[in-house]
Amino acid sequence: MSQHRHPGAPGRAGAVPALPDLPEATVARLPEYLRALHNLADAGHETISSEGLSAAAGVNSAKLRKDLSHLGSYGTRGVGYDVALLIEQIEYVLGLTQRRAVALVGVGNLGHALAGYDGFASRGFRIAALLDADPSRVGEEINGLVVRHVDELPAVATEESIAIGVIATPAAAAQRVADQLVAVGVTSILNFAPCVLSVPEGVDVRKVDLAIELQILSFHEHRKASLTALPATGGSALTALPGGLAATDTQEAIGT
Amino acid sequence: MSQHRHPGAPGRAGAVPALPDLPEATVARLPEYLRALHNLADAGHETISSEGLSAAAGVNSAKLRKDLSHLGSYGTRGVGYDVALLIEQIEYVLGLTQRRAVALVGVGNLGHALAGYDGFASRGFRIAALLDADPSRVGEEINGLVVRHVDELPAVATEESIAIGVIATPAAAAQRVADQLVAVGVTSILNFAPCVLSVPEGVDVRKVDLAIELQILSFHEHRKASLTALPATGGSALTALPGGLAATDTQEAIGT
DNA sequence: CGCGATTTGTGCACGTCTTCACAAGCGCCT
DNA sequence: AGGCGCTTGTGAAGACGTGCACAAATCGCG
Repeated sequence: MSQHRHPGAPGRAGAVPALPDLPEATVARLPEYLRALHNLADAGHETISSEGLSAAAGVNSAKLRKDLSHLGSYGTRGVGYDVALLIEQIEYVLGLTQRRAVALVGVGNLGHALAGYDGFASRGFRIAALLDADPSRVGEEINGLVVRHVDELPAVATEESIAIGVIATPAAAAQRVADQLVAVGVTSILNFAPCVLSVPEGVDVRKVDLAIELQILSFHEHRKASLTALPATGGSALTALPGGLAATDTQEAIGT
Repeated sequence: MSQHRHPGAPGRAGAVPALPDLPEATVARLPEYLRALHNLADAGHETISSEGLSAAAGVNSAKLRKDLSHLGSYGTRGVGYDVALLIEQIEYVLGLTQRRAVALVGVGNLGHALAGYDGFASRGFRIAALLDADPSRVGEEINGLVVRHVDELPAVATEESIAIGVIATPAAAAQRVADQLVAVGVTSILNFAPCVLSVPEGVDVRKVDLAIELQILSFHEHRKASLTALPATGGSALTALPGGLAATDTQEAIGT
C-alpha cells in the first residue's frame, strides 16, 4: 500500500487514468455491490461497513473488502465506506459514467421483453435501436422505438455509437447477426441464443442461456433426491447437505 | 480408473445409483455439451471426438475430457464418444430423464416472454403453472395456460409436483414469493429479480440479472477504450489484448 | 498377428479465487 | 492527550479450476 493509486477522479474528464486490471471474478461482483449500494443510498445510509454491504450483496465480507481494495483505498478504518463515493467509483470503473447505447437484434418473444425491460435504462444503458430480419416485424413500434431491418445496421451504427450488441434471435440466425455486429465495429456482445458464437480476437461475448440455468438446478434437484433416497450414513442427509453443493455463483442459505 | 463406477443405468428405474459429486464448474458446462451433442446427433454423427465436441461447445478439449471422465468412462480410445450414449448419460446425470415441472411467478414483461419461450419445453422442462399477484392479470391465458393468483401456490403444488420455481417479479416482491415457494416445498429457484434472496439451507438459488451482464461488458468496453487511448508500450494495444481479458465464462475469440 | 495411427483418460504443475486471521489506522470518549 | 473499540486492508494458506503432455487403449490394415 502506501502509494495510494491515483483515484479514478470520475469527475475529471481529463486523461484516462488507466484502469487497474481487476480479477474477472471481482468484475463480475461489482455490479452486485453497485445495486446494493444504490439501495442503501435510497434508504438514507451515508456510510456502510463491509459487513453490512456484503450482507446486502450476498457475499463474504472478506471477499468484498478484497474486491474493493482493488479499486483503491476508499474506506475509512473504524467507520466503513462512504456510500456515495463508492457508487461513484464503481460506476466509473464499470464505465457507466456515460450512458452506453445498446443495439438489440431479434424482436421475437424474448427480444420484445428485453426491449421493454426498464432495468436497462435505470442501470446505465439506453436501447438505441431495435432490429429484426423478419420484414413483417419491421416498422413495429415498441416502447417508442421503431423496429428496423437488420441490414440497416451499418446506418444505425453511423447514427449512434453502438457500444454493445444484444442478440435475441433464434440460434440459427445468431452467428450471422454476430458477424454483422462485428462488421460495424461492435466489440461487446450479449448472446441469448443457445449456440456458440465465433468472433475475432478482441471481441467479448457473454452468453445467457435460460435453459442451462434450469438444467443446472435440475442437477442439484436430482442430486438432493438421490441423497435423501439413500439410508445415509449417520444423520439426516437433508440437514447434512455439504456446503460444497453451493455453486460458485449460486447463492445458498444466506443466514437469516 | 480400474474400478469402473457402475454406470448410471438410465434405463433401469431401480435403485438410485448415487450420483458422483461433480465439480460445480463441470456441472455448469454439461448443459452446453448436451446442446452440442443434440446438434451433432441431428446432423447424423454417431460418434464424436473430444476435439470435435469441444469445438462445438466452445471449450478446451482437455477440459471436456476431464469433465466427461467424471461421469465415468464412456469414450472409446481411438474412436471417440458415442453420441447417443453420451446424451443419455448427461441427461441422466442432470436429472432430465423426467420432465420437470416449473412454476413461473410473475407474468409481467419478462415473465410473459419466459412463458412463451419454447426452449424450456425442448430441453426437458414443462411450465406447469403461471402465477401473479396482480388480480388484473389473473385469468389471462398465455400459451394455453391460465394465470392463477400467487396465493393459489399451495393448491398448485398439490396438483403438480413442482421441481423448480422461477421468479420474474419486480425486486420488491421477490423475497415474498421466494418464501412462498419454499413454504410449498420448492428447493430450487431461478431468480430474475435484481435482488439477493435469503432462503433456508438446502434450497438452491440461481440468479440471472440481465443488467449485470451488460455492466460486465461495459467494464471491458471501458477497459479496451482506456487501453487504446494510451500510447502503449510497443505494439498496438488492440492486438496485444491480454488473454486475461477473457472472462471465466466469457467465450472470446474462438479460432475460426 | 503385429504395428501404427488415433484418441481417451489422467498425473502434474500452474494460475486464480477464496477465506482466515491479524496488524494498521481511525474516531470517539474520558 | 491517551486509550479503547471498531473496521479496513492484506499476507498467507488452502481450495479449486485449467491446460499440458503423455501413457494406455482401441481400431484398422497389411
